[in-house]
Amino acid sequence: MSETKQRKTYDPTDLERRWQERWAESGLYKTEEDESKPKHYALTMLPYPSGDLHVGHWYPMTPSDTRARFMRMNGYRVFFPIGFDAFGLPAENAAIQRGIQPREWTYANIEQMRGQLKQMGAMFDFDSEVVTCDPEYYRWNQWFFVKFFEKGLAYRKEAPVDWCPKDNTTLAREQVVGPDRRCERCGTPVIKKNLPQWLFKITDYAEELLDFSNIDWPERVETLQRNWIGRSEGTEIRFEIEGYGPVEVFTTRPDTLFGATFFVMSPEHPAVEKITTPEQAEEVRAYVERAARMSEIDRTDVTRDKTGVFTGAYAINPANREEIPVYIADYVLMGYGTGAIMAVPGHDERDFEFARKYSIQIRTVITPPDWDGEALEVAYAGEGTMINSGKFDGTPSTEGKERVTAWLEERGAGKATVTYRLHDWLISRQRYWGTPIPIVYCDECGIVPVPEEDLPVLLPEESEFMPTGESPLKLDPDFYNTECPSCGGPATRETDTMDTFVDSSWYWYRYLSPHYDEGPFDPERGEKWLPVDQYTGGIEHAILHLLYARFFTKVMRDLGLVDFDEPMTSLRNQGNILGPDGQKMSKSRGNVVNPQEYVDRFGSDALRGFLMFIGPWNEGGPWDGKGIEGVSRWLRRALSLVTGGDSSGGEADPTELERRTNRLIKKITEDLEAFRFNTSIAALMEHTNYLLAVRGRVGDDEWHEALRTFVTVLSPFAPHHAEETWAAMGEEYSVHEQAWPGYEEDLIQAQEITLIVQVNGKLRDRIEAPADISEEAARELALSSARVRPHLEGKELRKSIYVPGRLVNLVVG
RNA sequence: GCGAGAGUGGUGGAAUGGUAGACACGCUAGAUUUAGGAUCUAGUGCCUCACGGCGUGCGGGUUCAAAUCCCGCCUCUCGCACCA
Repeated sequence: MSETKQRKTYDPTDLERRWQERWAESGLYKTEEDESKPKHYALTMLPYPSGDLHVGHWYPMTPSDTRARFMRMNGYRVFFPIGFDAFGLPAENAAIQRGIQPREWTYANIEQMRGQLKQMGAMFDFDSEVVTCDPEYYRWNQWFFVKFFEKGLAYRKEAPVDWCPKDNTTLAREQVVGPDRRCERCGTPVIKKNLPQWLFKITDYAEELLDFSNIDWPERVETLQRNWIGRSEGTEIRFEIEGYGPVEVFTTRPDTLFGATFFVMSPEHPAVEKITTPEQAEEVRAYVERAARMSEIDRTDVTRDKTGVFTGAYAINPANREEIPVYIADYVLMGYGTGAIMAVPGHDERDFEFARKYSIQIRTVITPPDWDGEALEVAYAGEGTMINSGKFDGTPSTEGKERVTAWLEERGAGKATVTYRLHDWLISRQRYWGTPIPIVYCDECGIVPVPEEDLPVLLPEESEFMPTGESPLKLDPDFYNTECPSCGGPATRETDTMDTFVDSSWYWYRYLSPHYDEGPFDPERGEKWLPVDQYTGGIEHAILHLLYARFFTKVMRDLGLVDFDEPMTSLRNQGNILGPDGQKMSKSRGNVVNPQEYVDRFGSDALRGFLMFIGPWNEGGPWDGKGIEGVSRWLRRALSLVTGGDSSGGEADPTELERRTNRLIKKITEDLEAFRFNTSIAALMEHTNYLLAVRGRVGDDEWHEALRTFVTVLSPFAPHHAEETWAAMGEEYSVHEQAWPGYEEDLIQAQEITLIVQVNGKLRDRIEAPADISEEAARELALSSARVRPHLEGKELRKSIYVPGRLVNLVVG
């Protein structure tokens, strides 16, 4: 076939459509259930049905597909499902704009995206698809809620919550981002509001969530989660406040207790009002009000001057019975520790600054190295020897921590304790488009969970969903008014819905049996497939979704639903695919790349290949529309290995063909094991170039065998083009049912090598030599090189270094 | 401020102690074509006519040999941030 004809007949979209139809007809990607094979549950994060699939979906999903295909070819039965994370704010916002129901918008998008997902040519098992806004799915969100409630893991509390004034909803702490505390979704500064809220008691699992020893997750994710959980070991110390009672503080430095010269409470501390003396009341009230009004931006500005107000009260330092003044100051946060601190200005920077400003005594109780005995000019937060600390004088501060704590424990004035930064997970949302919380409020019976057999509590089909700050469901009397499941009397329903992160905390269990109605998943299916072997998705979910996912699995274990501790054995994150300008893709920047136009022009294999080729997968990078053309050219050339003409020249070396084929298998195998897609594609391109150069110059059998192997290892990357080439070779359908080829290390070794000759470490010559050349022979060869000799002139050969099969370095001087 | 990651041609990147720049994009020249933003061939780190020299953010060190290891610094990205 001539190049001209080949060019004209190349139509990647037609080629790909043909094979997608054939795959669907033949059920090629139906999940393998043969239990004689080892299982591999490959999971990619499920998309939100925002309308169209964008490159931000292709980037994580198609390499994950390549990896899943690789595992399948390696003899695993692979489960690779997909679904839609379909509840949430964007549906409401879009619905408000268009005047339609969120449900309508969502399902239309799902329909659209399902078709686009199929265009990827991935081996997704669409039979297990899950849509989280289906009652069939969210019924089990509610079931979990009830189970959590029964176990005391779901509780209701009046609490100041982070509130987004634009989206009119509560946010989880994790959804508030940045130093100026903005809404993760819309960027609006968040405010505080008091509401009764439902929370999940994730803090019960804080300690266990710190243990990553049995999972292979990126260190970065572990670190993020560890920092988020924020475990801190210290001592809780009880200070008596005169005329009030005991108030506890938390400190990691009990060894500095004798240096506590004042005491600070957060302005929100419940004791503040009661301890304030009448003389100070006015000033204190003004400060508390100012703190409450102050925006979070100002409140958390680290560079701001410390401010505070004396309450008139005094606390007794339990170590030395000293009376110390009690202040309130906004640098002490109600949300961490006990909301009160013992202030040790000598050894804490913040306390130092405060003490300087309000002329409070600064006492040195830990000696800095080479201390001259003079008053400290800056706080010394390091370790040293305890002084001015009564019977502990002379004790190293490192030992002092334990000894002071033990001493306090003996006297009932304190105890060793652990504090976490992690807070319970606030799941209530005052929105329509989410899972209704299955709780009924009865005047007689109080808080009553909806019985299991009455689930699901259906989200009303047609509702007023405009955000008013109130839960929209409160405006729907048919929903709101109900009877108490316990006494049958009139009652009202909880009208808040759940955070959508609840939906995504267990969805991979539902994939196993999406229509099972006796539990969240069929335990038999679980036995066969759980846990997830390989999870892939964005690093941005490091602390939200991935922490909740682990939490849910641990609760499920304690409910007896599963017998393992971690949901996903291995996790890999891809980086972000950026716009052509190197900025994050966003509609407002106008740099969003629509994959459809590239699929239409170059086909899905080219887009897949380009996204894998662009750079290391875990790093992401900017989109380059030109770059995809190179990948498209390569695919066309790969196809022409079968359909094109021969290259010119004499006989090619068949051993070289074998050697390079084995080397390719090894390279791709190792790269795919390690998620290095970019270097795989480079190796495939290089090999294609080589094959084109020797086509028609080796024996037919050898050529055919080499081509078979090439197409086989190509198939996970470019499934359509590999299938087309395979068919053109006259091979039996389908290349995707081939076993992954093995390789022989011996065959990779070349007979001839290029011996590198260096003089004093500088490259001077390259000489062809047998691979097994001896050190002596290699040295002789090097010394006799015409390019090397001038560099040896008049110098003495001190020694020579020989790296077998690689190089000789002559050291002269 | 703390923590993590990164810095290599015009561009994306490759090489984790042993030939720096694989593989691509782009560019240059040529071939083919009515034409092309198609395809093919050759070239392409910088300086130099050449011999050769220089070259992986900067400065030092270890080594026969450093992009790679060590020390100090600079820059960028991300995360956390008054966490007691």
